[in-house]
Amino acid sequence: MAVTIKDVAREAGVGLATVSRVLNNSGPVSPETRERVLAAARALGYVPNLHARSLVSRATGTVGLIIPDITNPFFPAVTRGVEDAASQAGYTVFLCNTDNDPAKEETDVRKLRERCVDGIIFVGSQARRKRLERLLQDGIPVVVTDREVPDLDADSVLVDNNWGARAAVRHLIDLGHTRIAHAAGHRQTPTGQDRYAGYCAALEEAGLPVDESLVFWGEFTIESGIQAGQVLLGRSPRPTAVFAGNDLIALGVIRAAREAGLRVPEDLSVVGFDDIPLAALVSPPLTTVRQPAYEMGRLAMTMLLERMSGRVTGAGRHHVFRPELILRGSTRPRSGQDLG
Amino acid sequence: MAVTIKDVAREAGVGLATVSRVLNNSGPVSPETRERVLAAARALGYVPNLHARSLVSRATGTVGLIIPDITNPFFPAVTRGVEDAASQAGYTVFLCNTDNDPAKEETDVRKLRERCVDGIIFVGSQARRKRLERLLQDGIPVVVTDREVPDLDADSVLVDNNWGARAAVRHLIDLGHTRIAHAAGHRQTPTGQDRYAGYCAALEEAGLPVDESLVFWGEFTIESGIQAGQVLLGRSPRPTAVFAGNDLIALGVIRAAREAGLRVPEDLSVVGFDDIPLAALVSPPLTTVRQPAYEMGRLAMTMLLERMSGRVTGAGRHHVFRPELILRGSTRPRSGQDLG
DNA sequence: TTTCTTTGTGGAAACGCTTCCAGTACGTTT
DNA sequence: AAACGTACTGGAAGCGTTTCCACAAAGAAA
Repeated sequence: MAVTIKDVAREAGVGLATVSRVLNNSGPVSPETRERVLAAARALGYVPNLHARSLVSRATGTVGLIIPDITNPFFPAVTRGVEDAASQAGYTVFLCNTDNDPAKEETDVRKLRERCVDGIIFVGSQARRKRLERLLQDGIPVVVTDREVPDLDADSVLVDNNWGARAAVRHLIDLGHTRIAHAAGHRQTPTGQDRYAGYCAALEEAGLPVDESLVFWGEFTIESGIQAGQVLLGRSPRPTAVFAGNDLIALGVIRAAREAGLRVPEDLSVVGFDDIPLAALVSPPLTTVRQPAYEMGRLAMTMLLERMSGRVTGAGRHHVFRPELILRGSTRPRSGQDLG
Repeated sequence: MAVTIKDVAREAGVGLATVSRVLNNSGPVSPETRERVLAAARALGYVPNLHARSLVSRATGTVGLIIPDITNPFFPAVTRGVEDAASQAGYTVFLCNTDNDPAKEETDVRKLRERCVDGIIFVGSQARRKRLERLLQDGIPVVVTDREVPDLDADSVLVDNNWGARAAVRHLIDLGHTRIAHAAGHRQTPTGQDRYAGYCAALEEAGLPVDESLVFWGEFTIESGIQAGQVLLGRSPRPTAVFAGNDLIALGVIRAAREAGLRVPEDLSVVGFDDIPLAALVSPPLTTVRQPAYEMGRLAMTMLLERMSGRVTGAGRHHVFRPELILRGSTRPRSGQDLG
């Protein structure tokens, strides 16, 4: 069937070991033998079988990327960052979508193990600590990205969500808003929790009360944002600003506001989180907190490469990116008529 | 290091073959032996090594997905469709981004071969016919998706770009527009070419001339759309409508129009292509031609599964989706003042 | 009782590769 | 002249599986 090293050896009239030496530049080979082997390999269209190789070398040139959903506009950039760094180093990446489903996370990790990945980049919702710990124990490095996994001694690439949320809410406060709602994301995720905590912190720092009726927990989706908008804008007195758990939620809130006859930003200021590519393109362009998605992916893969190469050992290293508040058109100072 | 079948055999006090039989449900095993083996496997945390297995079974449960760029909002949905179908069937997918670079396409195909994928879904720019033909010859099925590869006898999942473009332009003509520009995509891609052809066909059917000065060839990106807008809106007499090669280009054109002081759709109607998730969310919401991205990915993977299972053999099967014109707010009838 | 199935089991070969080990044929040193 | 590297080469073991084959035990048929 497929062309093997044996075929090449026969074609070139040499032994198996010699072919291997030529192909891997290991050990000495005379120039003319080398040329003969190379010619034979070319003529036969030989492609090495990495599975066979990995069986002896214990490395597959393969990593796994586990994310909730590639369809969420935050993740393509992360994925691209991972893939670029991986590809450059000769690695290939398995993509897994979990939809934040712990069971799917479980089976994905297992599938990746069976396929002998050299490492895993994990963006998970719930804490799958047990499974990941097993990986680490077995010498398969893991880099946790975007979402913390508590009590796991793995490398991590995170964003200071608390800081970002605080900056966003502080911005709204600076604009004169006092009734600021929070259209939060998933309650079970560290991401959702940290942003909520930052929201509370900013309010408290400004001496404003935290009104739980102005907090809506949902998902990180547009649909959830619409729902949040409907609920939150129904509160009385109506909030004049909303801090959304991410950009999709913000877009949903804006849509709900429109349907309720409210203008953004005239009647309602909205801040998002992520700075997805199209945040700048919607109307009004979204004021938001930028996460360096591409860089996060790239760094995560870089850290993973360092672990896999064995250059880095020991306790988990943690990199925390500082997000950046991007001012655009969806926020403005509170107008007088909103009072009361 | 890792737990192998041999460890399980020793732990359970049976032979290797018996363990294999239990794990694969092949051949007869007594109930109590089976239980003993299962218990041993569980106790040791045994995970099978698919590489070793594939060496003898010649199947890896692995496929490759080659796309231009996951960061282009059309592809996440395709990818998700592929992944869902794959994952459901127990497969895992390698993701490769090529940036439409033939050299990268080449090395990606090679990498996937080395990793012994059971099949490949290919979305490529240029025709990499040779390489793909080799794959097919060697019994590795390929499904070409979204973009045709001429003269290749592989399964394909396509969209009738010509029809979609014609529908879009016909819509503009029905609205009374006569000077209709085309902000085209990549000239080397079948996609770009087919949409251009559809644009021409619609004009000709309506008895309108095709004015090459109203056609701008670029890339499928926002930046290219901005550039196209700047050029096309500088023509005199100014076009009153633009058919864009895809949604990103359309967004770029709209942005350029705004910067030139034009309102959309009052002064300029714009139609896109793809119906990316946020097309409905920008302002004005984009009139566009919808491609069923998710379904395309899913179908491509389904067809690939059929080939890999050997259930389907013979000549390439081709599925062509009929796109759908989605009317939204970026188009409207030509107003009087635009005349002349 | 003997022979034949059937059921359960283990050994060993094979998958494609790397790597260790043992060679051969040289030219260099003593 | 003998002894010793040194450059090159091939055989064979082993990586973790599956699968073919042989074999033992036991019940069914002769």
